[in-house]
Amino acid sequence: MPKRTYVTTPIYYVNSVPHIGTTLTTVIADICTRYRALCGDEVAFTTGTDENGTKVMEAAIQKGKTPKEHTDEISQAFRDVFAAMNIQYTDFIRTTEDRHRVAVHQFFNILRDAGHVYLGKYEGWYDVSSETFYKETDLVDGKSPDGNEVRWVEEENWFFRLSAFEEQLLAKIASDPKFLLPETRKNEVVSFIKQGLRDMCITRKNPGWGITVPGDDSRIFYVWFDALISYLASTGWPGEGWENTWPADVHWMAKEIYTRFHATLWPAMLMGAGLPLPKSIIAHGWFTFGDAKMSKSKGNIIAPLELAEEIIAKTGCDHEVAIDAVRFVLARLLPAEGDTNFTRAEVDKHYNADLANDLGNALNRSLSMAHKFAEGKIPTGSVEPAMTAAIERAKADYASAMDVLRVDKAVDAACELVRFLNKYIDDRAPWALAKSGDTSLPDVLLSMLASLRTSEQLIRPIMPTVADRIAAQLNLPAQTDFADASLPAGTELGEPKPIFPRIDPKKAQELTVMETTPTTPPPAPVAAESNFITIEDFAKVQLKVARVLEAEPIEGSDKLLKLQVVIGEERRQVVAGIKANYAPIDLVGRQVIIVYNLKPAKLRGVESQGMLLAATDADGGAILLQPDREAPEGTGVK
RNA sequence: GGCGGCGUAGCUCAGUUGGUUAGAGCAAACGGUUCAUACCCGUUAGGUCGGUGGUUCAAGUCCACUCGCCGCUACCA
Repeated sequence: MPKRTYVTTPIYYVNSVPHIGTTLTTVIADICTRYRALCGDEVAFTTGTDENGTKVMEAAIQKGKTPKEHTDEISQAFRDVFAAMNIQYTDFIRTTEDRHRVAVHQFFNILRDAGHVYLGKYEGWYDVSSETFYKETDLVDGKSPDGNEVRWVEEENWFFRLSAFEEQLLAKIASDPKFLLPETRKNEVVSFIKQGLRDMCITRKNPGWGITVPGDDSRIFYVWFDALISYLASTGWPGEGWENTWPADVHWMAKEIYTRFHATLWPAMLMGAGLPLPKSIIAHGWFTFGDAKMSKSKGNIIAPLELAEEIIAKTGCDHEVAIDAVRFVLARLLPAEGDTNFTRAEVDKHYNADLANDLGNALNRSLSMAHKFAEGKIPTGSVEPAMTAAIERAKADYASAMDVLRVDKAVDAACELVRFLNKYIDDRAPWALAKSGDTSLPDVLLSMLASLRTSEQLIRPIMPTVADRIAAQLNLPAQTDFADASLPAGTELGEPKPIFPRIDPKKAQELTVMETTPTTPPPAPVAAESNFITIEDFAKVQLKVARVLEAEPIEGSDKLLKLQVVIGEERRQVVAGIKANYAPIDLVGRQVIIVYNLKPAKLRGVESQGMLLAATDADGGAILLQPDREAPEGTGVK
């Protein structure tokens, strides 16, 4: 049995439901898999959910559920979205499954027997919520860089000798240009490794939810250590038959989990275990929204299924087509190198231009002409050389793009052929040929149909349903591989029927208004109920009106200003991170709202005795709150 | 601070190893066409290719410096 082509997405962490980013990664991986299947490969495509770790347990408790109930629920939400997006994974692995635990244990045992792990003492600051250790110097104001609480821990833990693999990793990266993609990420990894790798602490004290270390229930594995092994566990390793699937051909992911984990830790783990390395590890960038990064806290997350609903509302297309359109836009806008701005306007633009005007219309007008000028049958004749050349070029461009995992470029190549077809039609003007009785008419019509048949092939991995619709309108069987693109003469063609109705500008307008107004808040947080505070809780916060007397920058700080404020009779010093948005001179004399009873803290060595209230703009900048009219300093605020 | 990248037409971006008039898509204007989902096709952009200075017969394309932005990574206050 030939080895299967094996594609993976990361297993997704179950702390929230899937958004456009997870959908992007998964759709892209799905497209790659479908492409390889059409090339004739046996394929395996694994996605799944990462369900271990303290955070998961805490989230479950907060919801009043068991971790099992909680993870079942969220994991199902991922499967639902993936099903809706027509993702054809062949395996969905959950890190709470037995097969995964077995693989993790076996992997650890191999590393231990080979001497690649050792028991050592860990001292440091530990951020429970991200399960990460920090050095003293990493801390910001006594908290983790992300602003989470940390606590000092001294634990005996297992360490993986990551430091021992520097040279092997660099050698592998240097010798195999397709191993780490894209190039810019590879460079980052190389410089990361060259700075020196530290051994990685791969266990934690057992908080009650995770995979325990073999023979030692007091510790569980660090989530990343176990999560990576899921790629292997999915193949059946260490049982029978895993060699049919492993090594993976492509690990797809977003950039934030690339350098430290997939491009460094994971290959080193495999080297340590004596297992083959994946062929390609590739990261894409992020979608940004306007100028802001898409994030839950900004409430600007676009949910893929909502996007499909919006397309339906704007166009009246049916559900499957809308899903395919979303897949198409995701692929077309794939942030291959950097980040890509992802807006509804961008989505609409590509829907109308590429799908409705170009592809949809080309199919429609071609079929219509075949009915008018060739009795609705595939004519007998031969494809004209110009069209043959265009088809061959499109196929070649498409294949070479897919081979280096540039799905966006492959989409370009497919669009290019459609544009050529439209131009060709105008050039050859079949309606004129029909009028004059020109004998080349059948060849021209056949060329048009051949082009569409190729388009059907090329878009199939991206828009499987649409490809089927095209085949149906041509009244030909859907293509099952890239070799088959036959056009049997005499075949009765189907009736032309628009697949992509154009976006109705009026409807789009109405929906766009929604976009600018504060959009729907992010999907109800998992623990919505328990996020409420009581009026008594709120009363604990004392807010007061203050006036700025002096303001000056703090030396060596990009963000901080030191302010002297007066609150009634009292004068206080407050440090505020508003330097980017406010010049000291503009602040003097201004009234502000401060949190009066906040515990003083030192920022950059400067004592801050309160906090200014400010909103955050799209760029993360500060927008100070100010009383609507002057109020005596010291006035309470509620 | 170190490493890397980016800055090209209104917008999104292409531009091979330096070589005739710097390209595509979208938007806009004008024209054409009628098979088609008011679609499609063609023409139109006078862009000092961030800035300055070099190398060269020749630079968007190499070098230096510089401004702005970003990524990774480190670290100081």
